[in-house]
Amino acid sequence: MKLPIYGPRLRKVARTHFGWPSLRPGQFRPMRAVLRRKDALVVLPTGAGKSAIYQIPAVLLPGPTVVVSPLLALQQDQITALNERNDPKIRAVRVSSAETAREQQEAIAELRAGRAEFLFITPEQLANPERLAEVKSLKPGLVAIDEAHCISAWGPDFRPDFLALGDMIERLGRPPVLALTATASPPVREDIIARLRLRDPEIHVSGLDRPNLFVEVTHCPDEAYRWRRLTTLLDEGQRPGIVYVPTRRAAEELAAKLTEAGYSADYYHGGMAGGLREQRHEDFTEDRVEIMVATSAFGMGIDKPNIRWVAHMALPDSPDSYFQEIGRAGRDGEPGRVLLLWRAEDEAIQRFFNGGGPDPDELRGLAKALHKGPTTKTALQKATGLGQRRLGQYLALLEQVGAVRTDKTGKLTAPPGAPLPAAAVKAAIAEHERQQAVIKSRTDMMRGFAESRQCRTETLLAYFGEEIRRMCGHCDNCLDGSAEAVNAAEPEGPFPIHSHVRHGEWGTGMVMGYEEEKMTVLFDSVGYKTLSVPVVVEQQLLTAAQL
DNA sequence: CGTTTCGTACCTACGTACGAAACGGTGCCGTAGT
Repeated sequence: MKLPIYGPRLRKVARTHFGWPSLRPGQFRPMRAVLRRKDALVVLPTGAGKSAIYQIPAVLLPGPTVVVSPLLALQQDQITALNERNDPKIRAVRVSSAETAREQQEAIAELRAGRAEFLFITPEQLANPERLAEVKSLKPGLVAIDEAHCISAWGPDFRPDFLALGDMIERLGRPPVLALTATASPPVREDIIARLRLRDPEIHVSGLDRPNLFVEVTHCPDEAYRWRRLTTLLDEGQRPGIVYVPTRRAAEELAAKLTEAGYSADYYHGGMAGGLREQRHEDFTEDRVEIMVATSAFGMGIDKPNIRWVAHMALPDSPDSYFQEIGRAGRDGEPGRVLLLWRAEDEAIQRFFNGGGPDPDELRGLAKALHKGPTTKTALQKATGLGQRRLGQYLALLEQVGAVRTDKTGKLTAPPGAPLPAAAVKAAIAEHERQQAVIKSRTDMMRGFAESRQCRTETLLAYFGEEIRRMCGHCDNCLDGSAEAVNAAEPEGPFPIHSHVRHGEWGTGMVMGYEEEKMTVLFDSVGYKTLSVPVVVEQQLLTAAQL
């Protein structure tokens, strides 16, 4: 069999249709996977040309490309960029709540006639069976899932339709799937693969170390100290930058305080009116505002190359979020600073956000209602009196334990062989507890990162399952020598990094790294755990495990 | 879970002390009402 040579064809498409003179190393291999119609998961920093990985092969593959993307604003930017080329081969259209019924029909017609290649859509749209049938009839040749970490981050309790994407893709006729994200730690990768039901995917991870970023962490005993450290950073005069705060109110108050102190600052959060959000975003990208104080809402879609620093005024919920947020600094390759100002109290709000457990009675009511035959979410909401959000969360849990399924018509029903309500409730609560354990382990790792005296990059990359050969030299601990001291004192661990181990209570896991007398293991059932190496050795807590 | 805010008790009728209660992120979508 003669293997096709893709390189020249890909480069030609890049040049003629997109006007890109060359391709970057991290882009080429995943593109090849897509052309061979293999599923792939690509973890590549924003700004490294992630979109090109689906856009270029899309031109070469038959059929339109469905791009599932979480935010309408993000979709709009990408559509604008594609349509600026004025090339029918790469024309993009969208179907969303922002289009009228007539515009939606026109978009579908363009795709059907081959006058457009890309359909941008949200999971919520695809959750509508009629919409899904319509998209299926277009015979898409590729499905790209942009910002795929949202499946893991938002699916379980915020936007449950993300969890059904695997199912939806199968109903679309199961074209090859390409999942793209800038950050995904090993458990998040596994979650993406499982939820999307990727088939033997190629996994491409690159560019996690960001040598131009100086990483610094400071413990703050009180708010006054935190403020002083922030203004010290600001007084160094680098512009522009982002300050992340945990709440909307903090965003507004800090922006006001900074303005009063004479800085050019404004705020951004999800509670603002749509138009104002757009305005603020633009003010920042066009350098009319130098300092943006924001909640995590200010994130995806910010592709500004010259952000010089990112400061955190609280511990983020996980290293995943932290990495994503600091990654916005220094995209142009010029030096950037990232500063985490943390207090132990910061963890409280994360615990609150992680929310309470499911109510067994409510769950049981829902499980019972599902046994009464196929129904819709709206009907279930009426029958059980549950809010939309809580209902979605419960359904996701019940789905996870096989107590509910979406049938061909898009209705929800207990599948044949589904557990009875009592058993389903028990299993769902257990599943929720497992998820909570993983979430908590991430918060613990974030705290561990903040407290660590080891090289920051080494610690972060270990979390993401990567090793660096030597200390990074661009973090506070490397600079003041504490990383070196820790490194020299570091004992050889009893199990190799990345090897599989088994724990009596927690089951199987993977060794992520060693730090001083402690080791970090990522367990399948409980997430990240830090263990004392002497105790592990003495009490034989771990054994080597085969996969 | 911790912080902030509010109300009440106390009784140097102003201000403090204390306890209860409220608040806290991320965004699709469709529909009601101007």
